[in-house]
Amino acid sequence: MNNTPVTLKFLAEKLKMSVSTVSKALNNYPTINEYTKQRVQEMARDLHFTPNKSAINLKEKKSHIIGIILPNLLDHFFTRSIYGVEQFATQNGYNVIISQSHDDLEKEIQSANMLLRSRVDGLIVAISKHTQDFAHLDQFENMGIPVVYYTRNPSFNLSCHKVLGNTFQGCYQATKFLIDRGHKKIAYLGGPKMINFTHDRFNGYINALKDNQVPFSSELVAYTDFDKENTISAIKSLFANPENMPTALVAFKEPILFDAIKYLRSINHPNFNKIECIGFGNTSFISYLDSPPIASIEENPESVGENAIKLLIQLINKEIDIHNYQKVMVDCKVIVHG
Amino acid sequence: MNNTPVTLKFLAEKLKMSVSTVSKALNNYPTINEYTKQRVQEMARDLHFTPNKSAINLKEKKSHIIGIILPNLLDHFFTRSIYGVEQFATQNGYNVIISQSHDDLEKEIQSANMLLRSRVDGLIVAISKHTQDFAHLDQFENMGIPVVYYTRNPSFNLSCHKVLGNTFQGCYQATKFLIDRGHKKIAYLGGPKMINFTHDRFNGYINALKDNQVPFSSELVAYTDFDKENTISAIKSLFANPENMPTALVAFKEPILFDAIKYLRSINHPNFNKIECIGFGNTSFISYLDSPPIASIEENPESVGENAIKLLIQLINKEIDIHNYQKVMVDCKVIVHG
DNA sequence: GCAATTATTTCAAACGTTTGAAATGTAGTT
DNA sequence: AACTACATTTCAAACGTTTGAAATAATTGC
Repeated sequence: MNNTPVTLKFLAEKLKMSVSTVSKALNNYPTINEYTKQRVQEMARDLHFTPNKSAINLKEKKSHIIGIILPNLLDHFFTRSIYGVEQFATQNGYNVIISQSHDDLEKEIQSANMLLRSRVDGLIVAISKHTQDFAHLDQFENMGIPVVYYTRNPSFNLSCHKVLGNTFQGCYQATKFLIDRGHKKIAYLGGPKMINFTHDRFNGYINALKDNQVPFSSELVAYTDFDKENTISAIKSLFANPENMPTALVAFKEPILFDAIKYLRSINHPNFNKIECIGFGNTSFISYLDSPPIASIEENPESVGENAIKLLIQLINKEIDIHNYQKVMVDCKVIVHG
Repeated sequence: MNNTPVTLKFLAEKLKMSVSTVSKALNNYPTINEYTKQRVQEMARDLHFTPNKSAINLKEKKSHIIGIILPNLLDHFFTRSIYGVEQFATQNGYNVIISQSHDDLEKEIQSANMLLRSRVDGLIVAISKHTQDFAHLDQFENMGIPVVYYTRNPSFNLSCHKVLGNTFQGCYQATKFLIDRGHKKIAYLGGPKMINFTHDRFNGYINALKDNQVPFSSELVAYTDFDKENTISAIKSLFANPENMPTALVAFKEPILFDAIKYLRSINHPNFNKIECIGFGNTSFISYLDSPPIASIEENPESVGENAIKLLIQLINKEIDIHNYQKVMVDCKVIVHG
C-alpha cells in the first residue's frame, strides 16, 4: 500500500538529487557518474519504480502500441498470425492491442476510432466482409499513422500496403501435388465469389492443370460459401457425371472440405477411399478425423503476421515512405499428412 | 499530411479562445456557453480532433486499459472468454491488451511487467502451467491494481479474486445425464493430475454416481495428459476387463475424448456404437466427426470472461474492496448434439 | 447609474517523463 | 593563481490534457 506512487520525483527526493539526474541515470546517460547511476538504479529497484508509460508516450509522441483489427479470434488463421505479429512487436518494444470486428462494419469503425484515440503507432487490419468504404481506416494515414492490410484487403485499392498469402501459388502447388500423384480428374471446390482471393485460387488450379497438360473440365468446378447445404449441393454436382468422376479434390478451405468428405463418406461413395483431398488450412484438428485429407495447404499465418509487422515497423521508422505502397506475398506450402 | 497535430491548443488558437474553454466545451461543461460549445465542437469535427489518450491518462492517473494474460489463443476456451471480456470492457470505456504466455513462466513474467509499465487499471489472468511463484503478479496488488484470476488459478492461494468454471457441477451433470440415459458402467477419463480442477471433475463424477446409486468401480477410472499415447493406454485400461465393460465415457476435455473415440473405432470395438461419450469443451469442430460425442459439457467461457471483467471493474471502481476476496463460480451446461 | 448577481472565460498548476542548455564542480596546465 | 577543459549535475521547458480558482463580462435589481 504505497500511498505515494514511486515516480522519478519521489526517487529524486529520497536520493536528494534532481529529477533529471535520476532520469538520466536510469536511462544510462554517459554524462552521469557511474556511482550515481548505481545508487539510483539500486533505489529504483528497491522501491519497485516502474516508469509511467503514459508520461513517456506523451513526451515521445509515441504510444508504443500497434493496433490489430481482425474479424475474429476463432479462426486459427488469425490467432496464428497474431503470434507472428506479437513476437516481432515485443522485440521492438511495441505492445499489441487486438480488436475484433466480428465481421461487422459498425464494430470495425468503433475499433478503428478507439485505436485512433489510443494513438497507435501503426495499424494492421484484416477488413470485415462488409467493408466497402475506408474512411475510418484512411483517417490513420491522414494522421501519418501507417496501416498495413493483411489477408483480407481492398482488392480494388492499390494505394495501400498489403501483406497477402500467395493463394495462387498455394492452389497451384496443391493441384500439382495431386497431378504428380497420378490424378487426371481433379475437382475444384471454390469459396464465396465475393471474397477477393477466390479467383486467385481458381487461377492457381487452372494454371497447374494447363502447365501439366491435364485437360480442364468445367463439370469439375463448383462453388460454395461456408454453408453446409451449399457445400453438399456443390459436391453433388462435382460427382454427378459417372463418365467424368473426380479422383481428387482441391477445396477452398478446410471446414468446407470436411463437410465434403463427410458427405461423400455418408453416401458411401463407391470410390471414396480412392479420392484424395486437399484444402487450405492445416487445422490441428485433422488428426481427429476418420478420413483425413491427404495433405493441407499451409498458409503460414505466422509468417503473414510477421511480414505485416515487419513492414509496419519499417513504415513507422520511416525506412519506407508511407506513400511508397508495398505488396508482400507469403508463399503457401503443401503439407502431406500421415 | 497535417504537419501540426490537432490539439486543444491548436483548436484554441484557431478559435481565438483559451485551451480550457475548448477542453470544457468538448467535455460539455455546464458553465460554457451553448453557442461556444457549438463552435468548438464543429471546429473539432472539421479538423478531426482526436483527444490524446496518453495526455488524458497521465492527467487522470488511469490508463483505461485492462490487461489479460492467458496461455494461448489457440484454445477456443480462451478466445471465447475474451469475447465476454471485450464486450463489457468496451461498454465501460476500457481497452483490452491481450498477452499470451504460451504456458511459459518467463514469458508470463515479461507480459506482467509490460502490462505494469502500461499502468493497466486491472488485470485478468489465467496462469501458466508452471506458475508457482506469484511475485510478478503480486506487484499489481501492491500498487493497488486489482487482479482477477480466472479458470487457471493458484488453488492453494485463498487471498485472490477468482472466477472459475464450476467444473464439479459440469462433471456431475454430465455423469447424471448418462445415468439418466440408462448407463450403469460409466468410465471416467481424467486429465493431468497437476491441473488444479482435475480433482473437482472427478468428484463431480463420483458424486453423481453416489447420488444415483450407481456402483463405483476403480477399473473405470483412468488418467491421461494431452499426449495421444497416454490417452490410448488409458483407454485400453478402461476397456480391459470384459466383465466390466463401460457403455459410456466422460472425458476431461474434448481433444482427449476425440483421441479416445478414434482409437475405439480403429480397433473396431465390439460395442462401439453403443458407447456414449461426453467431454468438456463443445468445440465447433464436432460436426465434422464421423462418430461425434453424444453431448458436450459447455463451459460457457464467454460467461466466465464476463464475470471476470465485471468483478474487475467493480474492484477498479472500489465498489468492492480489493482485499475482500471474491470467488465466482460459473456453471456448465450439458449440450446434447444431433 | 451603480452595486450585486450570475454567466462565461481564462489562468495556472498539475500529471511524470525527457532533454538541450546552463550551471557548477574538479582537475590539469601554465 | 588564473585559465582551460572536462565531468557531472541541475534548470526549465515541453508533451496534451484537466480542473479549481480567479478574472472578466453580461445581466439584473434598485
